[in-house]
Amino acid sequence: MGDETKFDVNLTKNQALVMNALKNADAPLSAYTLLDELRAEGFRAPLQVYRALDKLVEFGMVHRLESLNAFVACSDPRCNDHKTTAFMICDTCGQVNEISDPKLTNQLQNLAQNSDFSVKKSTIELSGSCQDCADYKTNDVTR
Amino acid sequence: MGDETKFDVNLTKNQALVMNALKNADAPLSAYTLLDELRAEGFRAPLQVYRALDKLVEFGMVHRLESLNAFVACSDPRCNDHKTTAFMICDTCGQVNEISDPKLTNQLQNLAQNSDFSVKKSTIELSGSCQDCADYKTNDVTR
DNA sequence: AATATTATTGTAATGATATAACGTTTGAAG
DNA sequence: CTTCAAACGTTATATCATTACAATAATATT
Repeated sequence: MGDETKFDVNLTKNQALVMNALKNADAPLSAYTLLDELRAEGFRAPLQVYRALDKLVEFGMVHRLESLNAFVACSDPRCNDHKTTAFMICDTCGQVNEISDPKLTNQLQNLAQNSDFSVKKSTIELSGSCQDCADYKTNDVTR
Repeated sequence: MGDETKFDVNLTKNQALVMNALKNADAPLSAYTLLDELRAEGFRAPLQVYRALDKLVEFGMVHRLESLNAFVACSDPRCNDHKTTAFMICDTCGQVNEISDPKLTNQLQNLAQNSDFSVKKSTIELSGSCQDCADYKTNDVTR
């Protein structure tokens, strides 16, 4: 079984089902996509998904991407240590790269202080193209 | 009339109505709030608002705040010059402070390059408390 | 073990945000 | 004036999220 249960220990059945669906996905999933995927396991209503997601986000195991209205499993085991997380979202393939950078955190903190603003939560989402998708387009593959 | 018409020149009637509503607001407005406010001017359907908003965003005169599903008039006349715009959104009073910082732009650009990612659009939204609202809470006003 | 307490779940209904599809009107270019 | 593209009006529908309430399961207290 390996590390499969490492994070699941304190999760309820519904939370674990949602968490596994997100871990197995290779792009962010919407709540309703999760619902459809989990109907086979007995899910019947959106709220079952939203409640599980609320908890998983609270636990720091899942991130909500505001610009997509979708959710993605946290890829950084020490995510909670970081103040600011940036996401690079490829418009083409949907893959998300999660980055925590102390310099970025500091810079944002400075900007906020200069504006007499106290930050509680930050949303940093860059959309564009990953290298693979850029290469694919450049090569002009037509088949 | 002053500078009132400076931006309105090329706008259609609906675009101008939406633009003025946003300029007169002291916080971001949702599309449906705009619709309700503009019923007096003849608006009947969400699409009238969304179409105007699409154009205004395209023109760089309005920003969409992803974390609020709401829209705000651009406060920086040279907004289009800037690659990255950060928004500080006060949870309490709703006011938004728009900031463009070259250092932040550079930092994000560097992060992206290190990840072989090409940025097309950035979403940077900090939520928290502005100074006024923090002061108000600290003074513990109870009346 | 029995009871109280709290968290989680199931379900239905509804609210909030956004777009598709279609036909009509308007306004600028030839 | 005709042509063409952009903007508009309207209806319907898709998508995202929460409220409200009852039932159940898990945990703690006696």
